[in-house]
Amino acid sequence: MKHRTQQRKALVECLHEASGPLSPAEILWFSKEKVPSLGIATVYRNLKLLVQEGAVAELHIPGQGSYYEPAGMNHHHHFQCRNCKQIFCIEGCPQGIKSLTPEGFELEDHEVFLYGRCSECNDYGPMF
Amino acid sequence: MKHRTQQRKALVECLHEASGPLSPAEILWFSKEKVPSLGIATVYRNLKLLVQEGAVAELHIPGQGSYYEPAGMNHHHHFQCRNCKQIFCIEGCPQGIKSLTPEGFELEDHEVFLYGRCSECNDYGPMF
DNA sequence: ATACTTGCAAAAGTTTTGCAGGTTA
DNA sequence: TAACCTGCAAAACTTTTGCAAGTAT
Repeated sequence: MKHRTQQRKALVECLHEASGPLSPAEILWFSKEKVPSLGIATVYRNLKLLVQEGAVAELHIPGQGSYYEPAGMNHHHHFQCRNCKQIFCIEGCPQGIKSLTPEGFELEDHEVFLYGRCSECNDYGPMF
Repeated sequence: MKHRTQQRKALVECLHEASGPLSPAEILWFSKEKVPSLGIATVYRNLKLLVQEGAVAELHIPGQGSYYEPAGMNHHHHFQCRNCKQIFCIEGCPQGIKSLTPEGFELEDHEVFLYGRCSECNDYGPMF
């Protein structure tokens, strides 16, 4: 049987408190506030475990490795600001994805990723 | 001024001959047939350079790092078979992507990635 | 007490960099 | 010749693993 360790609880809390998906390094950083002894290996081990259990969803940010968010959110996609690099969850889903699937292929899943500028960075212009 | 080295030419040829996007390791493997002395560092350096120049497009395969394909292809997306792991280019683009963009955000670009089973793997069932 | 977990350090995998020597224009 | 490139080996990262010690049930 699985144990409810402080480390595991801290990771899950962090993901729930975050405003968007987090990288393993970010998760370590934030979780250390709750469990200062936490090591990166434990972060990776628990993320893998939580993803297998279905408690956490893994998200692949193009060019930046894996990010994680709590599972069970409504189906959604992501937007990354090219200026501040922040990742936002966006509602909805484009139409006609199924019809892109080639003849004889079977569609199981999809990911959509948008890039651009968030409203803050639009307001204030480039920071560099 | 940039030099037209055999190594650089070999990389570009490989990408054009390939049936889909290639990883750096695959590019090394295929390019070595043309320039046996080729090293992986040169592959990475040239890919970066070619992407900057706009001659090659970088593609982020979720969970598998960067892949590369010749630039200048029509706008398209990709489908990966979960059984044989092969990546296919697919035509077309879902509608309504622009309307997903949140208020005040500016959309510059997007990637769509489909997962499922290709027709070959559908025909013959799982290989394991 | 037992099974499960952790942190550390080492290992493995991937991408980048420094440099002496080689190539292109 | 001058500018640019290459291959090698070392360095920098990221992710995984082995293990002795610690924690949850």
